Amino acid sequence: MSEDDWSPRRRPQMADVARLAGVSRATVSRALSDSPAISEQTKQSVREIARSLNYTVNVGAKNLRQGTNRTVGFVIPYQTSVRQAVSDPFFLSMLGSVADAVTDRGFEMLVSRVDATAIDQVASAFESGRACGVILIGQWHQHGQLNRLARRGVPLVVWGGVLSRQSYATVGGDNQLGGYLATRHLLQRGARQIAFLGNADLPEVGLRLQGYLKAHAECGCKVLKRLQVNVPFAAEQARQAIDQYLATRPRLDAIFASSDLLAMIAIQGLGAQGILVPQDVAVVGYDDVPMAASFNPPLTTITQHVELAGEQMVDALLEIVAGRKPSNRTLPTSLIARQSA
Amino acid sequence: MSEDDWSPRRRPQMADVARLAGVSRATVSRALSDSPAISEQTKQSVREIARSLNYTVNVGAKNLRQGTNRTVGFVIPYQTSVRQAVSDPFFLSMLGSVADAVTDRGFEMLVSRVDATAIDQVASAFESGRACGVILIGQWHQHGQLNRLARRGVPLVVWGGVLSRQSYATVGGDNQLGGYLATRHLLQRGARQIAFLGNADLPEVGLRLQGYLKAHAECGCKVLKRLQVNVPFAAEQARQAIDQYLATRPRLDAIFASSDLLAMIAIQGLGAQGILVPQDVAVVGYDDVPMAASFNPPLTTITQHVELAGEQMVDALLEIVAGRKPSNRTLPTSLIARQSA
DNA sequence: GTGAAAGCGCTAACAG
DNA sequence: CTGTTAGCGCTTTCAC
Repeated sequence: MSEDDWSPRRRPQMADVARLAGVSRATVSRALSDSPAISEQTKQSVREIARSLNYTVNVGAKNLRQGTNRTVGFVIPYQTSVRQAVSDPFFLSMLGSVADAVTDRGFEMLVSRVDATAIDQVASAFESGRACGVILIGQWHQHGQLNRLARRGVPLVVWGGVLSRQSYATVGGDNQLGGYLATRHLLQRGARQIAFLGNADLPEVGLRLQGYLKAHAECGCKVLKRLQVNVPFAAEQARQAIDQYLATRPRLDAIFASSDLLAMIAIQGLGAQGILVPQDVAVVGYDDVPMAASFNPPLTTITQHVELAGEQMVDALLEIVAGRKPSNRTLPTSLIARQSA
Repeated sequence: MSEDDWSPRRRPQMADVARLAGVSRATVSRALSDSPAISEQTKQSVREIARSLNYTVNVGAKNLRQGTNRTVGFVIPYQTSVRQAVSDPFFLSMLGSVADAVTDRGFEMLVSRVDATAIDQVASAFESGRACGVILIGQWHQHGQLNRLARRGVPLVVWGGVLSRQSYATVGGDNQLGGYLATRHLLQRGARQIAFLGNADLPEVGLRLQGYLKAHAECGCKVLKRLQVNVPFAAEQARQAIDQYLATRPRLDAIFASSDLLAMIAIQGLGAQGILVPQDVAVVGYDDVPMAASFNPPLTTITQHVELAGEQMVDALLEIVAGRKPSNRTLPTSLIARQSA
């Protein structure tokens, strides 16, 4: 074969297989979908010819004909301002988990990036018929808009906290419990000045903060306003916000960060000031990202059961697609004690 | 609207818009694709009605009719043995980068997970007409198979090292240069016993090892076989292999890890033995993943220019799809000195 | 400027 | 058991 052979070889189609097999297209179709109405012999020969041509049924045409759609949309938010590659590792392990679950169920996954401010675009994968529904990671302050989409008939599953009056399905950990466990762990270790890092406007983070407050209340410990630090999720901005906060040399003996990414950034910032973790300041993260165990020191954190998450989200979505009512699912949440606290 | 309103509202189609607008489907089609043959007035009214119905052209049907396909396949490898969520953050930032590039060019991205041993499946997204071509991250020892796919007519772009006699396009950094820069940096700092961590059977890693050797040769330093450690890419296995190696308390004053993930695992392992980085052992990683800067200590590493990578891979793919010959592209490669070395 | 009609690649009645 | 036929939702000649 010549090295320059880049002829636009037409892809084979069912008619080609039919011709070579000496049968009709209908027979090929049936043979390839293993219909019981076809003789073993015919099936064999059709399959063989299909193989030899590297023929695979055109999924687009099939979907069109059947009116079905075995593709799940997965939306990655971005902020126009930051236009940077997705950086939160938790987010990306979710993507992997959903990809697995989708594959297991014989579906495909269409990934699209959507400007967080143009949230209507989330629906476009569905409305243009490319996906049978959409999975979204994180609520981005947009509860109202998401509700509107769902009401409009877009099958929608969101990873995040359960809010009241939702028309879409939510899958998520028990964020309040997670916040509570993390904080209690720190309190039990004797910490009394525990900083909370995160953006409490996000439903998930807000719930974690509630857990933080609850744990304090339970042990009768005072909560200090100055220790609640508003930190965005995105890596670069987070680093700025945290460095800025630490530069004020706040008095604290522990940190509860609302994501592992934030915890890691904080630990690094503390290290730069010569403050040791966990000796001087104990730190608990959230998510248990793959790298948490490899961090230095290994991160004490709250697990999110990523594997399970993908399955639950996909199942929730397929349920909606099948016409059932969106149902929320809560995943188990627990603390993993490593060395950072 | 009732809370239980989950009627399977039929998605609107062009005929609905046409009826409401009092025109034919052909006119709607032309109006929505902004054909010059349609009067402004008609366009306005058609667009308005489409909006009000949340109507979007069915992309599947459109593709079928036009014989086009604006979807790029992106393949995530996995090993049946490990069936774990993707964990290398570098890999995942590549996904984000490709997603961006694809979106910018008006394409979509279909993500699928494929068993690394069933590499033929890589082609399926293309052969079933769902994608116009496929992007693959990493060569997985499968050079021959990839070549066969490309020869078979599958537009294929692979992130990795350039090998001789390729029928597919490769995009990648200059791995040998990267290995050279990393090693030279360590040698210049006075290190003489530099361990190399990675699986040199992979083309990319092999090239980095060559750079490592070249740097040694250049300064007339001896290369010690015992310092070349075979470590797999996947997080869990890597951790085992590295811990096992460090348990032998090897004499070394520096480590060149062939990925940041490996570097982080190694630093953590060293820390567990009370060995300080960079004081006792200097460490250089590879990739410059988002977290490298937040690690403790911040990682000295080789950049991979992820943003650029996505664009180059997509462009290379679209070139092939357009019928041109696959062309390889090499990205700039440089060392980022932080604190780990 | 707009409509009628054909057909993209496939599947599912309906016949035989 | 297999073939014929119609049509999924759309675009595009070709007419008017």
